[in-house]
Amino acid sequence: MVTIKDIAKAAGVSHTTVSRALNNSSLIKNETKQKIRQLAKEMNYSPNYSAKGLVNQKKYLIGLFFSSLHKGTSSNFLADSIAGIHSVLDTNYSLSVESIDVVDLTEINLQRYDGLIVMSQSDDDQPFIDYLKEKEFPFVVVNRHINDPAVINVTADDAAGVMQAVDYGIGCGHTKIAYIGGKKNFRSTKEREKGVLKSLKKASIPVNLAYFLTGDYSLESGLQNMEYLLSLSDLPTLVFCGNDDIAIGALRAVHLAGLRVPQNISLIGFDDSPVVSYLNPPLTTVRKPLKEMCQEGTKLLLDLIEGRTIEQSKIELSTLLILRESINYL
Amino acid sequence: MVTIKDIAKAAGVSHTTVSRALNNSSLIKNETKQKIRQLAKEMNYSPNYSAKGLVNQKKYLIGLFFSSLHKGTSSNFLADSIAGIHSVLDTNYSLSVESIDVVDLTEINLQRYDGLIVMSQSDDDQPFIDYLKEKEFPFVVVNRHINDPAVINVTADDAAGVMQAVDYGIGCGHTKIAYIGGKKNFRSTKEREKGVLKSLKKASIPVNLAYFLTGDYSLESGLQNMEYLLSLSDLPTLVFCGNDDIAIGALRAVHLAGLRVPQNISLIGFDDSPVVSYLNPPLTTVRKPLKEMCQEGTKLLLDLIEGRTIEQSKIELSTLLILRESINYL
DNA sequence: GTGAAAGCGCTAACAG
DNA sequence: CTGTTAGCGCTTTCAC
Repeated sequence: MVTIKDIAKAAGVSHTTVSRALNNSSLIKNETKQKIRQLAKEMNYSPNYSAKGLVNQKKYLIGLFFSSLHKGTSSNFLADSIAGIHSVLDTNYSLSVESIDVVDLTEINLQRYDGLIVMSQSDDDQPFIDYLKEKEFPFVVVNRHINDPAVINVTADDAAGVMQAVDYGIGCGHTKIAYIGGKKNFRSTKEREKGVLKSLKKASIPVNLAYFLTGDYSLESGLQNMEYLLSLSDLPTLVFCGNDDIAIGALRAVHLAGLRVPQNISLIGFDDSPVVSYLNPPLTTVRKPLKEMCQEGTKLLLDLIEGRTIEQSKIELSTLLILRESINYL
Repeated sequence: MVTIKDIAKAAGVSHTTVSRALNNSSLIKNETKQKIRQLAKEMNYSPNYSAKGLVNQKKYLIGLFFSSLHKGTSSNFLADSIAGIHSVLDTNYSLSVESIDVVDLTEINLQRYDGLIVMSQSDDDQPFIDYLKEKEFPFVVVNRHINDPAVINVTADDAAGVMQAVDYGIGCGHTKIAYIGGKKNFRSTKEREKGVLKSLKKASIPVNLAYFLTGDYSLESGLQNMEYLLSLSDLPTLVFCGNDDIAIGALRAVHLAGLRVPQNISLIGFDDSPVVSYLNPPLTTVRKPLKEMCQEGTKLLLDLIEGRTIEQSKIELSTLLILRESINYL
């Protein structure tokens, strides 16, 4: 492997000069810099990050920690997050992907990372977040709302997005509106439920608690909860699903019951995963700007790591209602 | 940060002894080891991987390089791969996820990794693979078949899986069989097409070239190609789709045409992504053991990195036909 | 502007 | 069995 010493020898300067030239130090003559840079390129030099890291106290590694990577997370969530982060991460950093569900927090090698992006989907992640905070480790939390003002947090306005969607449904004449939520302890479940409730209240529609169900964001839970709803004597006409997977499961249940969407029952999803525009019928859903959220989160983390001042520690991005064909006009 | 020197001081030994104890050297008395390990735990020691890496010439970082991460890859492909790799990766290593589509190969910092897992989906990745080989960099290629015997390669027997599926279709009485492939230059496209062809030949069914289409593994390409097939005067009765996304798009096209699966036309997918068992109808598909493939690949890479002898450089895992409800019995 | 020397935390001869 | 010493590749005082 070619090191700065090799370059130094070739250039007839000291390795210190090479280091400075490569790091664009103002101490070095421009001419010298050019020569050394040129040489480094020719010799195919690439820095040893272990050595750099050892002296700079840096790891050049960012960790992306995911709630329950191995279960319950819709997979394009992951892909979108990674794509978003990479799009703003400078080349000095690598991105390491891990799952949060670790039994013993002290097992986690924080040492390996300069900072963490926590993609949080559940209150279960709170101990992890508390741990990071206690250790004063640089991190940002993306997706889930964290009340603590000290925690840098990028979220989407789920409740507003849901409200907008349900408002639209109500505008189409729906009043018997059901909600199939995600996991009980996922913050997003409550957020989205709140959105439905607010919308109902605004339109002075009485809430029917039998219509408010809790699933676990899985396809199967959508199927089962919808089967339950369909077993009711008084059917809802519109079902807001906590995420697209639930909606897909619900759609399946409707078909199994010999009914049709939206003719017999209307459906709204959440996330806008790629597949739902190809469903039969294409699903009306709320798009969450996950990629953008990760980009903002990464920028903030980089600011934090590199000691820049953070002007704004809470960012909330807007969702977007995507109208397709799963809502009936009554 | 607590270092081995701190532990040494606390234990009243030299830092060398601490290093050896922590690395379980046989040179150290068991009693001493115990004491030092205990102390390290109490003091919350965790090694500095930059320092370790600097002296050991290791990076403690494995790279997962993906074909076109930002386009065209079904997203649970990524999630399954990461889960598979983590399940066998020992805790000393982090996993960094990157995309292969880099313009200039020399831009890639191979230096940062001990080895690479290349999740290859396209012949376009070949230059990258050639580059790694030329650099004698440790890597394994997962998913795509590489003829070079020197390249460690874990694949699935796509052609056999497809054959099994098409054989089943033929057994149900189908003879007018179409194929919608993936991207033209993706090896898997050819592999799967070969499977269809072989199956047809075995049953002495003449091939109708008008039925052999090429898409790009996207939902949209499934929709469009199926629309084309449906415009034919002589419709196929069974369509084998190169992956599940194509099948989902095709299913949409069938519905749009006012037809039904499987009553009017039968469909087979490939991948067994989570969503397809909740489609209407649930999709018959070929499951590719992606997670297992990644596990095997990771094990081999670790063997390579740690200098163990590789007894078998080519591993091919079997696919599994998942029968659901998208094939009609004629 | 540039170089010599020290040191980051760790491992590996070498000595005892 | 344990300690002393040197050195991995790099950055950073401190001199010149």
